[in-house]
Amino acid sequence: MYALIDCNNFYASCERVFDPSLNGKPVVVLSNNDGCVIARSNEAKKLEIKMGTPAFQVMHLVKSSGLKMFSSNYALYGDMSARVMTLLGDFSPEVELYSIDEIFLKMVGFEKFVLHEYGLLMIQKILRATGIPVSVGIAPTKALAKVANKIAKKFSEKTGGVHIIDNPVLIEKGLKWTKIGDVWGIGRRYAAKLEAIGVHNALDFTLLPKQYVQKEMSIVGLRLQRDLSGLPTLDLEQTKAKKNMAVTRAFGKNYDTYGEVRERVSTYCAKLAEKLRREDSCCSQVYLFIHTNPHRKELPQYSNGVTIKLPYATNSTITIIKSVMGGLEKIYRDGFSYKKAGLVAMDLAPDSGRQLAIFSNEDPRHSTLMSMIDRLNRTTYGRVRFAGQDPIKTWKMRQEFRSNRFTTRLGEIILIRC
DNA sequence: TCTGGGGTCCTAGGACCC
DNA sequence: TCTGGGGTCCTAGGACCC
Repeated sequence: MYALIDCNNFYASCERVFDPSLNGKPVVVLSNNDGCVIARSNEAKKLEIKMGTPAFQVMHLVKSSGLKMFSSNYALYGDMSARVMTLLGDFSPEVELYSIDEIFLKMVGFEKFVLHEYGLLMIQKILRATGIPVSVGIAPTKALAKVANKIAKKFSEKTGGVHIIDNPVLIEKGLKWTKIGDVWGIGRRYAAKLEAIGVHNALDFTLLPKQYVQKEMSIVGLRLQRDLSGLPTLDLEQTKAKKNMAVTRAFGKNYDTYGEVRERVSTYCAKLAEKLRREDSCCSQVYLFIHTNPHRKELPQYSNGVTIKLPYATNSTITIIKSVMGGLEKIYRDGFSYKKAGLVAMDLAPDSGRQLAIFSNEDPRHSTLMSMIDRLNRTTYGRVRFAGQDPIKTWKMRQEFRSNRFTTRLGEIILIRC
């Protein structure tokens, strides 16, 4: 059996832990730059606020419906996630951290356990230790555990937050209940395609001929189909080394000049290099893209990208900025209002096992310099910058509604007044 | 005015090798 | 006149996830 434990409305729940007055009120958390809604409490869902709604479109609900709005606070969410996952890891020897708010547990050798009670115990323990509410789905396969988890959450009054699918009758019931678009692994495109041929729920999908699924959805669809039918196919996955690492951001405003875009891209380079160093990694290629705002249909649109080969595998900000600037010159066009740029580091390799080139290699002084810069920036970010970065602006995100970083900054710890 | 960020996997087709 | 067979690697594009 597999268990999937998922934190309910995770980001919104994190905000509530440190401000219980938010309980019972509609809460939303916004994306970077306070752009759009990326998390909602149940009350916010009831207000029909959809995932991805632009923040300015829900602003009026603050007054009219008591909506509470938060900028995203990843320092808080990341730390809370680590606490929850560590505790849940104690419930099984084999786990897979699936996302910031979900974890799979493999339940082998638990035959003597009453799984429903075991699930309730998880919920109690996590709630008491962290204040985060979670739901538990248990089933013979991962895809079915996902289904079970949705049911546990949807009917929480009845299930107490735990649902177990452990026989063919419950499998069929669960599959029938799951709309095709809600199936794990079926996105918008496939959902539309499947609806068009009369496949409306997960059960319909399991009954499709294998050849059809293989042809239209490749081996991925086939595996999913088996797993949903109750034949264990998808197993826990090992955490593997990352293949890509990205820094992509929309700008706070539109930029019309090369100088402004160049400044942003330099700053993103510095961010990316720093991220590489933090993970003891380096890269030998970087993909750079820039584009205008696709939502502003009345403005001329432009979008382009370029892959830049670095002279050698590196994580030096100096080398990366120098190479990426060459790429930017190639794709930048005058006459457009730019809204977003991004960098993706590719061909990642561990810093220690770096492949040396024959003719040219990194100036050995870079690595010493970089670790010193990182040290200086650790306490006050932006203390040391590169010449291409704006000395004042550097890295300022719009974050009007951010809560305190209660668990990771001593200066922002919660205050209790008597 | 204002619309996110960071990832993964699979497949087909082209270039190239012997 | 007649032009093979088997393989690898890389990339772009399409799908998906949270």
